[in-house]
Amino acid sequence: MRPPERQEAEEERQPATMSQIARRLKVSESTVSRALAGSPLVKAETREKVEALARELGFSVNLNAQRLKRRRSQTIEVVIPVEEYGRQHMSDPFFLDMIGALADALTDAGYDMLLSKRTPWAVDAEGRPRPNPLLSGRADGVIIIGQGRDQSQLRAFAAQHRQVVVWGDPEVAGDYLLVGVDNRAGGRTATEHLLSRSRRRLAFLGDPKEPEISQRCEGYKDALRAAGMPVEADLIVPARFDAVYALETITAFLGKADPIDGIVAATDVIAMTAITALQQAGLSVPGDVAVTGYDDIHSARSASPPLTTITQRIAEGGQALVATLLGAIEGGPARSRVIEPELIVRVSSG
Amino acid sequence: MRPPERQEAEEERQPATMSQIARRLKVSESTVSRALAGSPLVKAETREKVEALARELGFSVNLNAQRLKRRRSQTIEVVIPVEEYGRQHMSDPFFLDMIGALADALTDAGYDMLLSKRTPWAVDAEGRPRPNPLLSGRADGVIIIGQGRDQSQLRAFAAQHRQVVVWGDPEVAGDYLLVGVDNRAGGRTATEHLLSRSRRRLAFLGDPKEPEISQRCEGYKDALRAAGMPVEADLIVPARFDAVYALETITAFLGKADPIDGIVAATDVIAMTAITALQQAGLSVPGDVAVTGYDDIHSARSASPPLTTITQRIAEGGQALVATLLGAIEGGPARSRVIEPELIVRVSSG
DNA sequence: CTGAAAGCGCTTACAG
DNA sequence: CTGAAAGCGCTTACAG
Repeated sequence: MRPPERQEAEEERQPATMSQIARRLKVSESTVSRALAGSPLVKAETREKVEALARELGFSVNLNAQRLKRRRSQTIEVVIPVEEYGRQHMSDPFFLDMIGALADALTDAGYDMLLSKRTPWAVDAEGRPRPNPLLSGRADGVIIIGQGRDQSQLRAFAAQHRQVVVWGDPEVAGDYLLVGVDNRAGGRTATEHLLSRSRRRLAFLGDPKEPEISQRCEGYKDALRAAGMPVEADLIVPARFDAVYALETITAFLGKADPIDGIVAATDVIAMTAITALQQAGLSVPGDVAVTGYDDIHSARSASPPLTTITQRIAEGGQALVATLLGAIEGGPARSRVIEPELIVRVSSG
Repeated sequence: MRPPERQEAEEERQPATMSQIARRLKVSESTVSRALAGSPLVKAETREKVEALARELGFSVNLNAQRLKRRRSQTIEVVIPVEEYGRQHMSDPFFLDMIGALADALTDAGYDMLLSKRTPWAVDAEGRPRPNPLLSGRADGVIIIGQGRDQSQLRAFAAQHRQVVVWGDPEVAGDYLLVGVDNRAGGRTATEHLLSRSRRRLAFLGDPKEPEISQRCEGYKDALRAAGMPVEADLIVPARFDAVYALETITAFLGKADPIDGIVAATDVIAMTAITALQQAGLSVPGDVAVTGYDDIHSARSASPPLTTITQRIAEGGQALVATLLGAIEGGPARSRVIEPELIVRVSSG
């Protein structure tokens, strides 16, 4: 048998606790707790002694105890339900921009960010639901990116909990807090822009099964109708989010369809993929075909050619999601928020 | 004054607890706890009664209490220290691919994933350190993506804690667990590939201040020297990670330098940006200039032209990071792991 | 300004 | 197979 000292050294080192600090300083745990929390109740001299020893011992407050007692996790769960998105494998840079914006906003507000690819109502392999993030104290609120194809579960979940905010389309929304852009207006704006550049035969690339894409597609149809032009079903191509798959679809479409001179793409990634397909087919952008994207992801401006797009103001959207959610958590009158889409004209549209 | 019922309805609804279930079923809390944990100790009939009532009440176990008691958070903190990366604003899709891979691996292993842009040793606005994720029970382990320019703090932190794994370069690594590719070999492979395609004047694009990039650049030099060719300092261009900034740098370089016929880019994003700059300058890829990237991000294969690149096997890397970390947490003999880089030949290199 | 006490909601060794 | 008891590490109303 080894000597106990050796054994202890091999064990997990136990972190220091408030009670240890209290004992060594001959004060109560209450005082240590108050001192470390910066309570004005404790004498400056006492606080300094406590802080000094805490630093010396490398003390970190036990967050699980603190959260249990305070009934607050100071954590927000951000859900990117990729299963819902036609298995796009989360590859769209839109998500990265959104994650970055949310991380910044949450950090500034003093919250930790939990990232999940599963919805709170998802069941695990054995068909059991995961612990509800809100009821289990895992998170104080949930941000869900995207409404998904089937909204019934989202609606049911949001009906149970006030601390839920969704990024999605205002028109499609149910009775839950939502931040998002008017996708129909954005789709219409993009289409009108191409029409104003004298493009006459416009395809829409994007899968209308997704609610947000569907709205963008409605905007495309609105603009065509307003211009007195026909809406041709053949020109609506259900390209997937994922560039690798979209490329096949678009290439096939270009081979089959009568020549087009404009493309309204449902996302920037689809737009860039379409440009690749066009160039491979020997067509120039914007010479032969003008292209608009949607999202204004970070790389849109350094694309080749730089992409005309509808900005979703992702940074602003992330801030609004956090502000709305924190409002709901504080119990205040949290309000949904519609962000206006805006056309950013670059080179790809001529 | 309102009647108390109304008041209660306005209050936050308190989640059900094990003690409530126990009381209603006239069993002990211990039994409820065991039943819900699926302990073989409890009689099937009892377990079913408990499970039924738990379901009826919408019971979710209080994770803060559970974690406090078990001294396990079942959570891993993933750190993407963007401040370190020359302020690249986390815009490189490499991060999204890595985040996705880590999320999958952690979910499969039953862990939650906390995402942070701040290192564990970062201080807040007031200069106070955040609670240490490991000592505070916030996380059972930390995964840090990238070694950063200044490794001293990383080394100090890792020296204090076994439950830390870093994604980075094996050559540069200190005494900590690491998963990463041999960047020098990768840089050399890419360069040799262009030389084998009869390219003779090759530029390297990427900022060697970053340790991983520096190694890729060493590989570039190795290959040139091995081919008996000169290493020209002017052909090493410290392009930033961020495409928007990189574009300026690269365009300026193309305007100044003697003609080149090949580019070894330090990342896929830099490669795609270089292609944009080349095309804007009226040069064709790969006709006039052959280009290789690095990372094999998701969009490399649908780029225009599809990008020849060095794959980092990001999905495999994410799994290895998680496997290594969980090994360290279990206390087993966790081992660092080197992933072999591999050349993926597509169109951009001719 | 400080302390004693209660309690947040679990888990688990111990006893039966 | 079940229960009583202790305790994880905090916070905070209450009393002084």
